[in-house]
Amino acid sequence: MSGERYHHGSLREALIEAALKIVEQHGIDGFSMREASRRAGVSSGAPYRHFADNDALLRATARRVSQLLGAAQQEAAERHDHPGLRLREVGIAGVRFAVQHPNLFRLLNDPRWMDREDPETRAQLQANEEAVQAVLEASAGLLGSEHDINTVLLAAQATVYGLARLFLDGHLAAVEPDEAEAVAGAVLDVLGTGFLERSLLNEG
Amino acid sequence: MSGERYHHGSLREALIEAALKIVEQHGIDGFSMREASRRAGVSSGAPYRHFADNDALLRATARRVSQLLGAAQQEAAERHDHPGLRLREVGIAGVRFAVQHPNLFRLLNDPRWMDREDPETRAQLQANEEAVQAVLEASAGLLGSEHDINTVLLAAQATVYGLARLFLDGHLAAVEPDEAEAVAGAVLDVLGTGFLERSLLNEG
DNA sequence: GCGCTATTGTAAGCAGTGCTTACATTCGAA
DNA sequence: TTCGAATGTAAGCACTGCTTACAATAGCGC
Repeated sequence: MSGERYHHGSLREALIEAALKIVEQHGIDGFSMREASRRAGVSSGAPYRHFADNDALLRATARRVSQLLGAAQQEAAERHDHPGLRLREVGIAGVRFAVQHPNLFRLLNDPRWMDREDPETRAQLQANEEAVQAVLEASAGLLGSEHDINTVLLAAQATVYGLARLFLDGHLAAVEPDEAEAVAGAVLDVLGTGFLERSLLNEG
Repeated sequence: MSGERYHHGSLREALIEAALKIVEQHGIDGFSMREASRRAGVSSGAPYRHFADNDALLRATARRVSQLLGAAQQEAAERHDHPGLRLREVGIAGVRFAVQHPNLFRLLNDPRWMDREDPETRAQLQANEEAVQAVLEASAGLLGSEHDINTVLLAAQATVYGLARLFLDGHLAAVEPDEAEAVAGAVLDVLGTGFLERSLLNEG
């Protein structure tokens, strides 16, 4: 390869790739524009032709991560036909991604870099949401009627997301990473049936 | 006041106070040792007599935040006698703290600065855990028997923590901050009774 | 009160960072 | 082929964390 040519050819893409690797390996704070430049074999001023600033590159990188997670969850959903199992599997896939790529997961879920105002990002998020909504409607027959459906969805989202973050934030030192998926399943089952004594529920 | 004297007198404490304010106002990334020095009215090298490095000061600050949250949750628990309501109130207090002090909450829950190896920190965390465990045992009569009690506790923890982080990470743009507590209550109620249709539960 | 020492502060300096500006090179369309 | 737009370089400013050499002070034994 003629690494000596003046124009890189696809610097923008190379920078995103570099950022992805730097963040995955050394965390978000380990990232620097100069290091990304170095890995792309380019001067420290060059990236600013493609990204307004440091944060712009990280935002583009976060969007890339969003695509990766979306694909993983899509694949997980397609492993089952039963709507209930689909929801469960999508949740578990989220936890799995978080445990396998903690730093990318952090990047993805930090509002600092996941710019929800950006139209492209919004479109992708909305597509994800609609997919979940569709599965939820398909499983309407399974749902109890005592709670608002949006509250139920939020509870499920909070539980999965909370479990993922509990792992990443070191709150679950006792649980091994490879147990994460099994734990996620068990926790989601609690959410399904509730934790209160059944006989108490039909009174008052 | 004689702000001109050579020795500050309580620089260590002043630095933690300064860090607390800086982080609360400008986020963790907005913090710098030099800025903390400036606020304490001291040269940029002085802090290193009290803290080995940047991270050491942030760790001390995180420990301070942990005390604040612990006190808030203690107070919340004491507002009720009924064990079930106590647990619910402690969870809601956590969400409230997260919404009111997002940056402090982030500091507190970032493993980078919340050093769980530190003996003092461990002691405090263990005390918290034991308090929760006691309340949980007091409410044993309320709990159903189909799930392991630790899994139930984890589910509750994940749900509350997940909800807090969903707020902080901008996933719940539709929900106003002052609705947070009500939402937290509703979500916890879902966890209590489960979201599945009741008639499905007693079959196979 | 006196003098000595450990403590706690200052000042200066190095390397790394984000970002800007002025300039150089190359690409591609007219 | 020419010439402007796109894309790169180099140098420099202000900021950061942290270290080192030095200065001032507080508090101790006497």
